[in-house]
This record gives sequence, C-alpha cells and structure tokens, in this order.
Amino acid sequence: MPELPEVETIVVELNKSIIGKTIAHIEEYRKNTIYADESLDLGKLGAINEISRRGKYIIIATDRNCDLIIHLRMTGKLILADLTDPSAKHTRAIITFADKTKLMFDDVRTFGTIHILNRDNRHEILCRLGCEPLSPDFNYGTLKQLLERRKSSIKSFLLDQRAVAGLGNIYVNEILFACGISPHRAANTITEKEIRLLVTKTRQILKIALEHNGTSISDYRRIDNKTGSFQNFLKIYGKDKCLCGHQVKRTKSSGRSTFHCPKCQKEKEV
DNA sequence: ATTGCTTCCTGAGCGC
DNA sequence: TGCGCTCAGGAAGCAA
Repeated sequence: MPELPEVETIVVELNKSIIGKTIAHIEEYRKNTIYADESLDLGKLGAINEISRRGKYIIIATDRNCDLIIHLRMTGKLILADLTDPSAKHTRAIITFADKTKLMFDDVRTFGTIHILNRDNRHEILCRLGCEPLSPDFNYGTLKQLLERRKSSIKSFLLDQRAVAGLGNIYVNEILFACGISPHRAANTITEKEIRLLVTKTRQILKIALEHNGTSISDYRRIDNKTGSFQNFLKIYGKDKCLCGHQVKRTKSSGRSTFHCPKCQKEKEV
C-alpha cells in the first residue's frame, strides 16, 4: 500500500533514472487506467524534465507542458525494464521511451490511474489535497485549526487527504501509537500537547520510513522491483502485542483495520 | 456542512 | 484438489 514514504521513494528513484527520456508512446492494456486529455497526442508528450510528489500522487512533467499524474492506490507498481517481463500478469499500461526502455505500470487490483493532461489542468487532480506532512505548513497552528471543528475520529481525520495529504492506514496506526493517542478519540479532543506530539512523531516516522525505502507489506515495490524495509520497524500495525507486552486490540473503522494498545494509547484527553 | 457507508477489484488464506 | 467465503484497502460518490 503505497503511502507518502513509498511514493517518495519511487519519485526519488525515477528522478535518477528517467529524467531526459523522451516518451515515444504509451499503451493501455486495461480500460480505465489512462485518462488523457483528448487534445493530446500521446506520441508527442515530449521529454521528461521533472518528477515530483504531491500527497500520494506521482507527477511526471515534460518539456512540452504536459503532466502524467499517477496514483498507485493499493497495488500499483512502476517498474523500469528494458524488456517486457512475461511474468507480469497485471500490466495495465506501458510507457515506452525513445531509447526503447520501458516504464511498466502493474496493478493487480486495478484501482490505480494515470492522468495525462496539460500542465494548466494539473490543479483538477491536485486541488483537493491538504497540507504536506513534511512541509512547514504542517505545524501546530494549522493542525489545531483543522482539528477544532472535526467531530470524527482522529484516525479518520489523519486519513482524510483533504486535511493531510499522503498518510494511509499503516502510518496513521503507527503515528497514533507513537503519540499514545487512541485512534477512536474525537479529533476535537486532542490536546495542545498531543497536537505538538502529532507534528513531531508524524515527521519522524515518515522520515525514518523514507530512509528504509518505505514499507513492503505485500504489493509495494521500488522501481527495480525491490522491497522497502520499514515493515521490520512497525510497532503496532499487524501486531498481536505492543512493545510493553500488552495485548493489541484490533478493530475496524470505516472498513479499515485499526490496531491500538488500550493501555499505551489514551482513550480520553487528560 | 460534515460524516460515514458502499463501491470498485483480485489474490491469498482458510475451513471443509 | 477445489470450492466458497473473508479479508486487504484509497478515495469517489452518495445518502443521511
């Protein structure tokens, strides 16, 4: 499940490997994978000159003012290859470069998308996203203001991309455990001290995960098909017992697995 | 306005 | 061996 550290890892690796390459053609192998502006000729998108990330979106920009905006959802992968891998059963699209190398978009569960559009329309995809947790905008003041009027749980707040962009289920579980806050707490009951802790721990966990090239629980792979290694450092997600030996409680909230330790994570503000 | 449920999809893992 | 069931999950879309 690619979240911010996984997407950022892919962006860093793409920046080392496909900058300057000219897009020769793009083929879609499954419907509803590519959404392209009708006015664009996919054989004339130009050469790649910048690759960046916003939330969980990968933005590949070309020198002809076009953007490829990719979302991997749960099982999407971008794999750089010289030849098409015949064992890849779930290739949804292939971007072929002028030098004959290929960037393959694999996606078992088919929810991932590639939007191809003129740069002027970039905001149509990105405008709904909230603040970046690794940017200075993610601070006590911003968070306090956002949390005040939220009645939903702190977990659903952190998962809401319109509030904070880039966090997913695994990191939200880890962040709340690190802060000692129960995922079931109402967002507007988070105290000043806890907000400051949320800012610090979120940044810390994302940075460490990034140093380990992200978390590979099942599907996430880097562009050379290698796994990340932060799964070895998870403290609550998928665990039976927390570090202190307490039983971890597993629940579901809005369809997602939630792990928390009732002893280490406060159910109520103090 | 805000919130939370349903939907999309496939493969792994399980019990029988 | 194979069947049917459950689970994994991001975010759009919709209903309350």
